[in-house]
Amino acid sequence: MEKNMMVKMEDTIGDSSLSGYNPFGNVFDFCEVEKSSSGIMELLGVHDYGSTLHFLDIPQQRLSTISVPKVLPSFETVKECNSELLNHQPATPNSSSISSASTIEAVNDEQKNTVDQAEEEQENKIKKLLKAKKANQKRLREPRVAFMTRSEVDHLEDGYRWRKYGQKAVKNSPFPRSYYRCTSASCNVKKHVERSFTDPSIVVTTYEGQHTHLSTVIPRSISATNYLSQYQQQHFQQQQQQLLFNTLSSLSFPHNHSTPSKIAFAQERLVCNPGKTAAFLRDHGLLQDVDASDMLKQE
DNA sequence: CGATTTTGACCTGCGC
DNA sequence: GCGCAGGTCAAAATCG
Repeated sequence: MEKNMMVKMEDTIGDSSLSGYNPFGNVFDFCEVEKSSSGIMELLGVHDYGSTLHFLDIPQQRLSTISVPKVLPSFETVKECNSELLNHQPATPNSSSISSASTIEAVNDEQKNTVDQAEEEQENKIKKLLKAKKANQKRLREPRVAFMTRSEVDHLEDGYRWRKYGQKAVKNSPFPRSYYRCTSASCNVKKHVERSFTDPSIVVTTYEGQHTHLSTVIPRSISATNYLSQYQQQHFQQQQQQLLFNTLSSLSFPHNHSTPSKIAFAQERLVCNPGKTAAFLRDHGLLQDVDASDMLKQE
């Protein structure tokens, strides 16, 4: 797929990669989603997240979301196997082998040995069953979404707090991969971050799971762009304008605005009020909350 | 002193 | 079964 071409999400069913802008005008350097553990190839794998697509908003260096229609049924739950294991009863020691013991002690010893043996056998049986169960029950894995972002900073701000829990060397790469877990209790979202070995200026961030809470970090304001890399600063204004332009082209307008007039409106807005449009974007935060009619009201 | 990072050991899945 | 690579754990170290 040609880089930087305009891409609509719904046009990419079956693709495993995506480059360009989504319908909301956010830049994807690259996006890749694995098959879900159910084996169903999904539209960008995002339906595991309910009806939300997560993406990295490069101009603001944070993770954002947009809503997408839910088109697939929910996943099958893993079949509970080995009911035998669940209904397992301890072995009974009073077997028929005890018949003519000479002393009570001897009987007790024999009983003890039999019990030990039976328990050991049961233990082995349970171990085998557990192993079989584990083998049958393929580990359910959340679908993953990967982003490639040109950045000098390895760990990109995305609105959540993360705790590093591991680091591994990556085969054929001089750069290690770092593993992070969301610090929020009961939230099992993970991500790993590594630098591309083909282009060290690119950071690959892979997210896995769905946050069970709201963002805990206050998003960086636009005035704090000095935090961003030089590359991003250079392209910030351009991206911001593209962002607004595409947003206006995609979102709902009042009925008295036809498609050509939407674009004309956006262009006029960008040319005449660049500062105001920046303020609008800043104030509205996530794009999913943006409604073009709000902009019109602000006129 | 609690939170976070580091790092070696261990676990797991997969291909041969 | 074995080896390899990715992923996770957990104790120790470091940081604020």
